[in-house]
Amino acid sequence: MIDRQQLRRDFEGLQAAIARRGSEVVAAGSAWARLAELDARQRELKTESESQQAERNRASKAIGMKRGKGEDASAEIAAMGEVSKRVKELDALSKEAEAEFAAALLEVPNPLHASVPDGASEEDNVEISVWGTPRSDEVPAHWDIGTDLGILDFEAGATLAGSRFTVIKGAAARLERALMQFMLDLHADKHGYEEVWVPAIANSKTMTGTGQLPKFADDLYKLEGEDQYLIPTAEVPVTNLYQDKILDISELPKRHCAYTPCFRREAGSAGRDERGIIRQHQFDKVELVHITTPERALSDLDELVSHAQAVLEALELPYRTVKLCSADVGFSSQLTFDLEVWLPSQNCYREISSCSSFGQFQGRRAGIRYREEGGKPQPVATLNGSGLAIGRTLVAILENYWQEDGSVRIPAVLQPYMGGMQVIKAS
RNA sequence: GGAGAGAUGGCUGAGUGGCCGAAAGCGCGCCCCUGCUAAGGGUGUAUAGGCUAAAACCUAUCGAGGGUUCGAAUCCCUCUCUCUCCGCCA
Repeated sequence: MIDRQQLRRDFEGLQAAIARRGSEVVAAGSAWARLAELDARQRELKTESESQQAERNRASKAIGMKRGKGEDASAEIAAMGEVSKRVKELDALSKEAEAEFAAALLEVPNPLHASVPDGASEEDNVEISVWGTPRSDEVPAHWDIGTDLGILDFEAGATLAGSRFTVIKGAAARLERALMQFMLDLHADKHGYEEVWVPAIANSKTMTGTGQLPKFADDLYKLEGEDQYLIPTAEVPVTNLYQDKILDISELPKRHCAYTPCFRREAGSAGRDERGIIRQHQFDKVELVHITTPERALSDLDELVSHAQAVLEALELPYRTVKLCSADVGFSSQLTFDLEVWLPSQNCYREISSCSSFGQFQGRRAGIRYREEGGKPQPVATLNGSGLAIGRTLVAILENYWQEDGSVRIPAVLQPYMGGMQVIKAS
């Protein structure tokens, strides 16, 4: 969420940064367009309400003192009835205005960082670097490789749950587990992250803290009759570990890695990636989360990206790094780099990690603050990135390590996690 | 699921209707004294908002939301969470 003081100080500047996402974001009637007026109205009502409350407090105190001395205060008490009534009315109005403003504020996206390139769609994302050499021979799609090897069972997934669910079997199931362990070990042991294990369910406050709510409720699975949702990413519970906390600056930066399952309704993506396991309602992911200071946000983002890249490099999977353009940066993010892995069957790079800096946007929403020596608390900066999405990593391995005889080699770094297995062959 | 207890500032913990934003202690900051190995004295120390050049000041916050009252940390209702016991359960 944006800074309320800044809203008053630099309305034009903020508007320009937000409008880069698309003119509809600041169009007439949008939350942004209503914000300044709601802010002014709220303060006006609040000021009026507060002056009445001050009046009431003064009079009450006087009554108390008279009573204390044993004097009669019935005249003052009678006069107070009217004031109290007004206080209640004004307070109700003020609270209503406050709620309206707060609701609008939550709908406004993060202003983009100046370095985000302009663009109209993901086509305009900018390639930053390329690593590895993509194989150029004909490779079957991972769903065929997996089916032939008997390690991916799409029918079983559909039977058990529905479309976009898959049963992973045998060596692939173990590979899923191996990837999880390998990634966590890498980040915890080599990159200095503290591993956490968190709930895969979060309440609405937590979902609001990182920006999934209120705008993107349609993308989430909600538990019936509960104020709870299945998490779409570990970002939600891990970042919110510190919600409403004031951290000492000496505790920053905090860096956590976490494995969680992720659940997404994929509303609006009907028809996209229907086949295979690239776009599932449930998938596994190892996530990296940084809680840091605003000054460090951008340099920390570079580090975070390098940590995600390290996974792909260790697995020897060709990939490229792109900087998302203004049209593609997510609601809560100010700046995002995607890592895209090479999928030979599709002859293109596909997203496997998304690393973002949120600036103080989430820190403000979630009430995560830090205090400098002698200073006032201020919102932390948050970052996160996939390190990596495990299902898609599995896809990348199946395709990039596929061999003419239909078997799939196991990347060297994973073999210890696979009980020494080197190749997945049809049984 | 049943029964009971509880939720107060960074922490511990007082406070059952009015000079209580809240005693005391701990911790921490600053100052002083002292100097012989760790102690004494003083003082300050919540968050948010409003108004300010800045203060002063004003308002709110004692788990959350409602209510009673001239006035609520304190009384009433609802909810959430924590703890203990019982039941059930991986």
